[in-house]
Amino acid sequence: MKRPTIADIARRAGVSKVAVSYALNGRAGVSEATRANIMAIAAEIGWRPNSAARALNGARAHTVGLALCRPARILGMEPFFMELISGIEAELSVRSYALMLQIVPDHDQELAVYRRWWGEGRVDGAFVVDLHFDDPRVAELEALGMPAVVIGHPSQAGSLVSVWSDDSAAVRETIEYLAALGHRRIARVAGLPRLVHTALRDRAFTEACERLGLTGHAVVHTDYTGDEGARATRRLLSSPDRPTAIVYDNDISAVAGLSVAQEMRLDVPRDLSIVAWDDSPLSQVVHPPLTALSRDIPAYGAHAARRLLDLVAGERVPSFEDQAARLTPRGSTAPPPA
Amino acid sequence: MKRPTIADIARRAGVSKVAVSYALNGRAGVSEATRANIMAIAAEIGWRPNSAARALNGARAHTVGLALCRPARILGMEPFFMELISGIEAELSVRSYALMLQIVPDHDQELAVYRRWWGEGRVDGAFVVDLHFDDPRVAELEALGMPAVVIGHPSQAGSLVSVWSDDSAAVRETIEYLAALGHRRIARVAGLPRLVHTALRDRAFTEACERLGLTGHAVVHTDYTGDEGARATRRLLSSPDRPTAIVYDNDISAVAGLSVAQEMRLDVPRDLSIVAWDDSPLSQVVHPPLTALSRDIPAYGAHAARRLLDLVAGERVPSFEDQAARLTPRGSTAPPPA
DNA sequence: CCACGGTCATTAACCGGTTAATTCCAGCGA
DNA sequence: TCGCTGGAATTAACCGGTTAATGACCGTGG
Repeated sequence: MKRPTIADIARRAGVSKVAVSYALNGRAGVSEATRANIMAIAAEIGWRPNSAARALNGARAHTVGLALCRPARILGMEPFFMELISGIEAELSVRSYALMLQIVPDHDQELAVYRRWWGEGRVDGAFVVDLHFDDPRVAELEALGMPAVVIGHPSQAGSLVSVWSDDSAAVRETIEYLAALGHRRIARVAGLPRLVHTALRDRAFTEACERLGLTGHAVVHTDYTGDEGARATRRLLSSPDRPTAIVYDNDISAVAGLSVAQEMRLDVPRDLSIVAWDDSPLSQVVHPPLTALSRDIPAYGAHAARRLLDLVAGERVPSFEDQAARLTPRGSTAPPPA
Repeated sequence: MKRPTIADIARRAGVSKVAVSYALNGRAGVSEATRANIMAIAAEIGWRPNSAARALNGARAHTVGLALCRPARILGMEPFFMELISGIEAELSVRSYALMLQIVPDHDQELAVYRRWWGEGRVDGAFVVDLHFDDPRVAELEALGMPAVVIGHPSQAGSLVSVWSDDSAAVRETIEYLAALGHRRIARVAGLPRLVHTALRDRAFTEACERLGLTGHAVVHTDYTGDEGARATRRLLSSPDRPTAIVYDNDISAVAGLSVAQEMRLDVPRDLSIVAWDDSPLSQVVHPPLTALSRDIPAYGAHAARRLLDLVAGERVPSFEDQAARLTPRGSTAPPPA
């Protein structure tokens, strides 16, 4: 009941282990007749290469890692990561690479996991997500020498390769659209302030508002949950000069905001316009369907995976800028009330 | 820049490789002084055991696998899997196990992945989800001899260990609650009909309705997407004797159904009651918040992980019945219109 | 003083592959 | 007939650890 090894094949074929190794790897050094015979026996007894034995000879582990540092409850709600992972998978699977996944409580643990994976030879490289400012992970990973691809803005990625998209452009497009509709007071319900992409969006938002001469723009930070999105919305809508449009950093808080508006007897989009970041089935399913900033997240993940595999293969890989999110107008945006 | 090995440590400590191995594994055969010295050197040069070399000696891979066979777009919307995975992770991480994840297009590929992982010694065991009737995976996995835990009903799990919860009880509780409110015409918008749990819920639904003498119960199957959930709802609500309550198999279709009802100028819960399966932030965020069948999905995953690790450790493991989903009434259910 | 038992450490062999170096032998031309 | 070439196969060594078997050294009790 033991797994068959090349020694078993060698015995049955009446040749040496080495001949079997050459034959199975398509290398020169065996006659075609012997090769065919060996292949037939291998197939018959269901031989598989032992990946541990191969890895011992310096071969790649054929696995890359992803450590996610977010509470489980938030991960469950965010379609983003699941879509990202499925995109990564799609690219990995064509090259027969596997994905090692671990959810960690904090960045120290995350680094420990990367160090362990790399030190033990379990992965050939890894992804880094949710970059924040002065992120200690960047320097540590550079020191480790492990191939790594940052999924996020290159400005904080140090010498690591990054795959990113221009959020600022998407923010500008959104604000210009809302301004063109006639909105003057626009608010932004943002995500975690320490994340780089949140700060970049914040700045782009403020700059766009000021450039267009919009008064009273406000930014409220949340932790991406529906609860905090709802609270932020309630606060914004309770102020005397409440905004006529709110831009949310993810879909769950946008939906929560929509709910709050309706609970406060405001009609969307007549009294309040709503824009969600990251389109998802959820945005389209509520009533009215949400105007959203949509992007192809699985493709984003696939791009990152491709870069990482190239990096593992020893190629020089430049950072890659993916398409910016595109504004997809739906029923939740309209001119402000007169 | 190479990784340090025990040979390096042995050289620096002036002892043999074996002494180092014994020392680092806390085994007898070395003096405390030598052991301390070896440990210090190991820590200093940052030694990590090469997992491939250990695996070669019959040690465990310290990794378990999960192959998911669902389209990426559906996975992205379903909080279920992400929560399940985070629960699995929580249990794995305390025993320093990693999770190997792969998304596959069909069950043949899924089996191929399991066979490869097992044959190559990459995993010590695996989870099986989304069981369907006469599932070929069960027999194949039994034949493989790989430790496996089915996350789903034991009736179709063959000799494999299963972790499951009694969906029938939850269905009965729901129908009895709706009947007590006065509903006579209840419909069910179900998931994929070939999945075991869908069929079990279908049967429990039909039986409960008949036992309570409810007329005109209907079941419509969908693929869990919001689109199909909306279409099914539209169809149900357009029929002459339309239902006064609809029970959905997941939250995304329930939200879609809610949207359709509102678009058809029906008030929820006055004109129509809605119940969602699997509570999520989404259910609570819409307006009105949805009455839902909630369960602790991360705990469910953790239970499965614990069983799998016990199985890997060679213990005899019985199947485990987790808590059934509990009905959590919210604003989307009320007595039917008079 | 010798046999015995217990530490502490060593050598040898192994896990399942890969790779370099070597041997064997047939075929060929000079 | 000799020497050379090249294909086909072999042996030996190695990757980084583990385990079994063996040996050296110490103190102790008869």
